[in-house]
Amino acid sequence: MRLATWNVNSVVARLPRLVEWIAATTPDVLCLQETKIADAAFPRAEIEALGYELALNGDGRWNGVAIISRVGLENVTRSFDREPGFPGVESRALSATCGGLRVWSIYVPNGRTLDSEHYTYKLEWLRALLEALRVEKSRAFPLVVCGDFNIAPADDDVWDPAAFVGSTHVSVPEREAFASLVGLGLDDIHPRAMKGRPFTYWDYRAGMFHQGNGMRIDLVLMDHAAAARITDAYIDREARKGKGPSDHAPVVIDLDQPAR
DNA sequence: ATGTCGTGGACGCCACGA
Repeated sequence: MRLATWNVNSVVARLPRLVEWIAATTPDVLCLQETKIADAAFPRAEIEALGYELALNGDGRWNGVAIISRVGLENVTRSFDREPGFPGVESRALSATCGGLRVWSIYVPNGRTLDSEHYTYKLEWLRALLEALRVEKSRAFPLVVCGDFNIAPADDDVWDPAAFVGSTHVSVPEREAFASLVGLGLDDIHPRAMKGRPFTYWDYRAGMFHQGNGMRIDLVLMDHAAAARITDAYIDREARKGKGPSDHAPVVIDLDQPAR
């Protein structure tokens, strides 16, 4: 079974590359973030033509998450219990049962700056997520949480820790919130890099990708039992290259678990 | 690092978010 997650930074802008990537990579389940489109406008037909079912949680210009699956898509849940909003609940979380796994696609608030109300919102959102996942962890299917966490869990997850002093994504409260998620009994899967360091995001500006100045913020958390069945995990940096890429690369996880 | 993208308004650039 092949599972993947990708912040596409607009599903419309990325559609040609997304379709090409799905056809070439053939994930069984793919979590998407920053689709930036209302559900009614989502390019469903292009994805269905590749043999996938879709679950969507998008409300327009910002945010937006999706799960596409060719191994079943059941018990779809948008948002989660007591999800905070800004001020209203945004399109940042979606879960479904696919091929015997309980799969979440999440887009954690960015936080902007440490003194921003968006940072407070980010921490509150992560606290609520922890409680929702605590419940979800106790259910029947192995849990997999995929998405853009907007957190670099360790200093190794940014190209230069000194450049991040005083920034979001690396602060102690954010890292503690992430550690609490792992503390539920999940593994932070570390995919291999195809080249260079195992980053998943490189800013469009200033030639950051070319210089290797990236971050590992697109993460996969997985039940120990499921993680034990991983045969390969990699970051597809090829998808960050060329014309019209997202600023994030997909993370791909292969499991020997048969879809059921 | 602040160098680029994405969106949508009412455009033909700007504001905003990342």
